[in-house]
Amino acid sequence: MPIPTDFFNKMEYNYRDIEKKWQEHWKQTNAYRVSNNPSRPKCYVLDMFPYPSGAGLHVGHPLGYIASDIYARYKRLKGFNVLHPMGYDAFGLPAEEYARETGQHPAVTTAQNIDAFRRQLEHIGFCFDWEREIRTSDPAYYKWTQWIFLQLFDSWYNRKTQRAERIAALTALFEQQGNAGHECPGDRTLQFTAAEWKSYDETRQREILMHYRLAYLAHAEVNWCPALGTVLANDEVVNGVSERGGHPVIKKKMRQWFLRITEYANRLLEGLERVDYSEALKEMQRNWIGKSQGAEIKFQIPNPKSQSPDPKVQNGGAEFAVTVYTTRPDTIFGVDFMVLAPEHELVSRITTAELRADVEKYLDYVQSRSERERLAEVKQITGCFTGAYALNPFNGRPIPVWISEYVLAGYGTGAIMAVPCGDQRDFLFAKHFNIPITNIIGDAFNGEEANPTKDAVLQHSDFLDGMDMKTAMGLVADKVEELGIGKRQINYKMRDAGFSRQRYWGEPFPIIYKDGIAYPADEKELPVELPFIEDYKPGEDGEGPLANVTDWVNLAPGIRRETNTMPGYAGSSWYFLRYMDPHNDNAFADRAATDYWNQVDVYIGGTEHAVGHLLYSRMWTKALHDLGYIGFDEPYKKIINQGMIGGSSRLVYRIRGTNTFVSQGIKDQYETDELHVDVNIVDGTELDIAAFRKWRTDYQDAEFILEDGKYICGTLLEKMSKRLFNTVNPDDIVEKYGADTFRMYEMFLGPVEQSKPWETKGIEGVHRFLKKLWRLYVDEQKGLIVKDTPATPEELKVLHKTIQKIDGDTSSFSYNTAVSQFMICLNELTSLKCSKRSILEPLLVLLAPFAPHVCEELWHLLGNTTSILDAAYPVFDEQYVKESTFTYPVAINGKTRTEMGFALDADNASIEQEVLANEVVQKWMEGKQLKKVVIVKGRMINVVV
RNA sequence: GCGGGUGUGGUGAAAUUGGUAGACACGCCAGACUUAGGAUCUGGUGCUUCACGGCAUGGGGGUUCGAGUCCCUCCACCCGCACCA
Repeated sequence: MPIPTDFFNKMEYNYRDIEKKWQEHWKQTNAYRVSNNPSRPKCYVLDMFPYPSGAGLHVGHPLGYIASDIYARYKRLKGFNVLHPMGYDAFGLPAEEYARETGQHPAVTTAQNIDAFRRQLEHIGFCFDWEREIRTSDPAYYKWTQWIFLQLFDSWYNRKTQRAERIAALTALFEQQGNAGHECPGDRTLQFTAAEWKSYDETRQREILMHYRLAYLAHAEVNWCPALGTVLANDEVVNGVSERGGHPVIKKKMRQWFLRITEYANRLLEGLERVDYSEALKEMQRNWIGKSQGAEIKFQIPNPKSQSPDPKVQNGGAEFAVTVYTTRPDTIFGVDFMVLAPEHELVSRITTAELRADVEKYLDYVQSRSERERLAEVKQITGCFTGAYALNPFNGRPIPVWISEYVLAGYGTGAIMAVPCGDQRDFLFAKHFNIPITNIIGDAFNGEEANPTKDAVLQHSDFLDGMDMKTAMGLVADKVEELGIGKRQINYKMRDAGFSRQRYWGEPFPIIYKDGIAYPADEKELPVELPFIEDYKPGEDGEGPLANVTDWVNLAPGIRRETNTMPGYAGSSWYFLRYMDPHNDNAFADRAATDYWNQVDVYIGGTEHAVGHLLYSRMWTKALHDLGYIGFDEPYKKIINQGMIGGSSRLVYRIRGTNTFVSQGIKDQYETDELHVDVNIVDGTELDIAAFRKWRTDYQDAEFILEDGKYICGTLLEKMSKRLFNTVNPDDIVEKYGADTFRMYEMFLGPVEQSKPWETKGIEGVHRFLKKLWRLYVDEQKGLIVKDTPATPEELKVLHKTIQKIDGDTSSFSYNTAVSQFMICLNELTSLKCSKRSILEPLLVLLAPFAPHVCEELWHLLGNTTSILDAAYPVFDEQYVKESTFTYPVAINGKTRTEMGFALDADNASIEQEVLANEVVQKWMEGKQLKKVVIVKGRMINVVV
C-alpha cells in the first residue's frame, strides 16, 4: 500500500507550512491583542517606527524589531501585560518628491508603501498588536498633533517654577507687575510695567506674547532656490547649489514657526541623570545642548578720535557699548582684540569712514557663503578690522574691534573678547593679521600655539597677578557684577527648533491669521485637514504648495490660514502616547491609559535619531507633563541603540575594454575595472556564473577566467544600498530558510548594539540548529518520539543550566550568547539522546520568543491545546546544577600545566599537599624553590616557584 | 580640535567582570552513510615546532601569584559634534 506523500512531509521540519499555519492562527485568534488591564503589571516595548519608503525593508531594518519582539514575548511569558505596537512615520519629503515626479498623490503612494512594509513585517512573525497601528498622516492622528501644538502655542516657560504654564497666567502677571521678574526669552531687552502692558493694543500685546510662547513665530533664514521657486532642506543643498538641477541657493528670511526647546535645555540635561541610555547617547545629547557657564562683560567703544592710537581713524564721535560672552573671564587682561559677528547690529555704526569700504566688501563675502561653508572651513582665516577700538573695562586699554565669520550672531551675544595666548582660534587670527599677543600665563605659553589651560598662574593681569586661573574666574565674575558692567551667564549651544516647512505633505497648522496676527483655530475645528491637491508646485515667494489652494487658505477677507506645514518630527514626538489609546476621539489618549502604560520601558532604534527625535519627544513629554496631561516627564526609561547592518559588497573584475571577467585571486595579472555585482547571485564569494549572465543583458556573453574552476569575487564592506547591489531583502531569506531561522540568525550575528556586516552564508548554522531541534522531538519515520519517562540528573542539569543562562541573557538583551546557549543545550541533549517531556517541553518555552513558529508547532504536537504564547516560563532550580567536585586548572607561575579534580569542600591544606605531589607539578618545580600556592575555590590553582 | 566607541583565529564572535583565551557558529580539512549531496553524522582546525615546548587578545610599558579584562603611553579605525567663544 503506498504511503501518502504528505506523511513524510508532516514528519520533517517544514518551516513554510508551520510558519504560515501559525501566523494565520495567531491572526484569527487575535493572539497579539493587548488590552489596557490595570490589574496586571505592564511592560511597554517600543520600536522607533519606520518611514515607509518605497524601497521597502532590507535585512538591516528588522534587527531592532526582532530584538524588541523577543523581549516583548519574553515579558509576556513572565506574566506581564505587554504593549508592543507598530506604526508609520508617514509624512515626509520623499513622498512629496515622488508625487512631483510621477503625479501620484502622496497619500496613495504612502498607503502602498505601508502595505508593502506591513506584508514584509508580517512574514517575520512579530507580535505587534496591529489593532493599535497608527499613521502620522491619518487625520484622526494628526488632529492630536495639531491639538498638542495649540497647547504649546498657549504656553510659556516660567523660569521661576521651571515649568510650562498657560499664557493666561502670564497675562495675569503682566497686568499686575509688567514683565519684571520674567525676562522675555525672545527679546531680552524687552521691559514694561503693568500700566504699560494695559496701555498696549492687541497687536502689541500679542506681539509680546509671541516672544514668550513655546510655539512661536519668528523670522529666520531658509535655503531659497529662486530657479526652483522653492525652499530646500539642508539635504537638498550640495555645495551651495540645489541637488536637483544645480541651481544657486541663497539665504532668505521668512516668517516661520519655532519651538522654544531652549527653555527646556536645563531639564533636558538633568533628565539624562534619570534615564537608562548609553553613555554615548547621553554624551551626544549633552554636546548638542552645549551648556556653558561664563560671564557677559560690557566693553565701551568711545569716540575713536580720542582713543585710537591711529590719528587717521575717525567715526564721528558717537559712543557705543558692546557686550561679549566669555567662558573665561579670568583671561580679561589677555584680551588683545575683539571680534563681532558680521551680522552684529553695531558693525555698521562703529565702522570708521576709512574702513567702511573694506568692511562692506567683507560683508558681501560673508553673505555669499552658506552657513554650512561658514561653519565648515577651518583652514582659511578671514576677517576685517572696523577701525573702532573698545576699552578693556578693567584697565582702559584700547582693543581693536574686528569682524569675522567665525563668530556667529546666534550664539552668546554675537561678540567675543579674543585671548590669543589661550584660545587657538584667536591665536591663529592674531598671527594672521599681525595683532600683538599679550602673554598672561608665562611659561605655559610657548608662542607657537595657544594654551587653553585653566591651571596656570596669571601674569600681566593687574590685580589678578599671581593668582591661579580658577580662583580668578570667580573673582572677575564677582567684580563684573559689582561694577555693573555685566553678569554671570549660562549659555546653551542648542537653538530653538525650526518647526515650519514650506511643503505640502505634513500636518497643516491649526492657525489663522487675522490682519497678519496669528490666532489658534478653534479646537472644535480640529483636525484642520490637509486639502487634496494635484499640483505640488510651490506657492509664491517661497510659500508652500498650500498657498495655491486659495479657497482653502482664504477664509474671509483679511483672514487666511497658515500655509506652512509641520516637520517630520511633529508626529513622532508623541506617537508613543497614542499607542496607549489609539482610537480615542476625545483626547490624544485617556489619562487612565497613560497612567497605566506610563513610560516606555524599552525603546529600540538607531543612533541617527540620537539628538533630533529624542530631544523633541523628550521636550513634548515634559511640556505635556507640565500642563497636567500626563503623569511622567521622561518618555523613555531605557533606550537601546541597535547597530547598523552594513552591506558586504561583492566585486567582479572586468579586463579593461573587454567583456572578460577575471577571478579575484589572479586579477593582478591584468588591467581590470572593479564592478559591483548583486550579492544575491554570489554564494559566499563564489559567483554563480549562469545567474550573472542572466543578471544584465550586456553580460550574457561574458567570458570568465577562473581559478580552480571557480570565479571568486572580491569583498568590500560598505553601507547597505540599492546602488551598490548589496541589499538583501528579508523576504528572500524568510522564503529560503524561514522566519524562525532569520530571527535567530540576526540575533546570532553579535550584540544588538554593535554594527556588523550582513553575510547570508552564516545562516546555515542556525538553520541546521532548528532542523536538529526538530529531530529531537520528531522522527521522520516514527513521528513524535517524546516520552513521559522521568529525566536523568544529567538531563535536568543541562536544562537548568540553560534556563539560567537564557533567562539572564534574554532579560539583558544579550541575544547572541542566548542563541549559542540553545545550540550548546541542543548538542548536549542530542548526545544524551534525551526524549523526556519534562526536559523538552520547558525548552520550547525558553526558545519561543526567538523562534515562535516552530515552538508553537512542537508545543501542540506535545499535546498542548493552548498557545505557547501564554505558557509559564520555566523556573531555574539550583539543586540540579550544583556540583560537588571541580576540575581545577593547575598552573605553575600562571601557566596552566595540568588539571586536577577536587571536592568543592576540600580544605586548602589537603589540596595543596596533593597538588605538590602531582607528577606534572613536580616536573615543573624541578630545581626551583616553592614560594606559595594560590587556591581560588572553584576557579583555579596556581603554584608559584 | 573636542566628545564617545572599537581593536581577540581565515570570518561573525565568546570569556561568569582579575582566574584554563578563542565557547557557539561560518568556512576549511579528513572520514562515514549514500545512486546522489548544497542532506545527515563523526573527527580535526589560533600561529609555530618532528617533538618537548614556545608565541599569541592593535604596539610598548606597568600593577599582580595571575591581565583580553585594571593603570600609563602610543597607533589604527568607526560614530557624533564642530570656527560654540
